[in-house]
Amino acid sequence: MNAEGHRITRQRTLLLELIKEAGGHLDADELYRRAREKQPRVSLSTVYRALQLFKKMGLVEEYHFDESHHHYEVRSKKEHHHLLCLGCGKVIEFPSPLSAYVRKHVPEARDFEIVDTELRMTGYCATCRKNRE
Amino acid sequence: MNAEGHRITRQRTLLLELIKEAGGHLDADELYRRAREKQPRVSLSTVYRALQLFKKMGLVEEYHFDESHHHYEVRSKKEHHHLLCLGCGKVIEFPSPLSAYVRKHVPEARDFEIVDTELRMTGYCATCRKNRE
DNA sequence: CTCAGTGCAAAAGCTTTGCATAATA
DNA sequence: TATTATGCAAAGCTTTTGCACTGAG
Repeated sequence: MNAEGHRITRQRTLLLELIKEAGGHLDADELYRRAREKQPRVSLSTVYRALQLFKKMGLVEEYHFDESHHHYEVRSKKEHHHLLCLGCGKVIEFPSPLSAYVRKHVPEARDFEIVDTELRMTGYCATCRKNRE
Repeated sequence: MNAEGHRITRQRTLLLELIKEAGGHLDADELYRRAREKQPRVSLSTVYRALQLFKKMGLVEEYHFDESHHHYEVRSKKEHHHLLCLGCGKVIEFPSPLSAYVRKHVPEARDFEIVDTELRMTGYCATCRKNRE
């Protein structure tokens, strides 16, 4: 038993493993595709339900990078943010104590109890910049 | 003629006016509702098509605050970011030269040509914090 | 044995698209 | 008048839900 009566199932074990192994950023559909390579009968609903559960349990974090998909990654202890390349879609993570910086420098944030901080920068990575020239 | 053969229509004029007047953040549906108060026959498609056009023309900016809707606001000249209250849904904007800060302090960002920077912090505003006690 | 989890199919949101009609330039 | 834009309805995508069956504890 995981906690509040949550059961450990073949599907959940596999999904969490795949998310961890991917390291980077997965959307539900990609996770579904990878899961079916190992367990051909898993359903998309199970993937979505598992992701919601993991999110609620604090095991993964959800991001809204582009307009249509959510992306998920294993929750890490240290604060980090994202660079998103418009050319190749690559996501680069970088650590930065931004929430502390904002808390210190932004008066509007003083009265706020901050739960989550997410910085996303979009642009072109070195490789894509070269290719565009 | 607006630019590349884009026509100025009653609908587009109204929509842009409403977005500017709202000042804050609108989603397509809210904009649609407001537009219909003035022009009862506008359609949702027109709203979506106009928003895409405005975005392409650089008149408005699109944000992905929550999981399901996009939000739009007039593009402003100065860099600003958002605090999003989980209690009441209020969006607070604040100016901050974060992209400069990141460019200076984050080595991963050095090789990146940054097009856009968006910081979103979620939490609870002063009012909601009081109400929760 | 019991209740939570799964698979399947159907539904639900938000957004986009096809097409004939209306309106701008 | 020549196109672009609109309205309507239908389709598209991602995500959610209902339900009977399966399986973990």
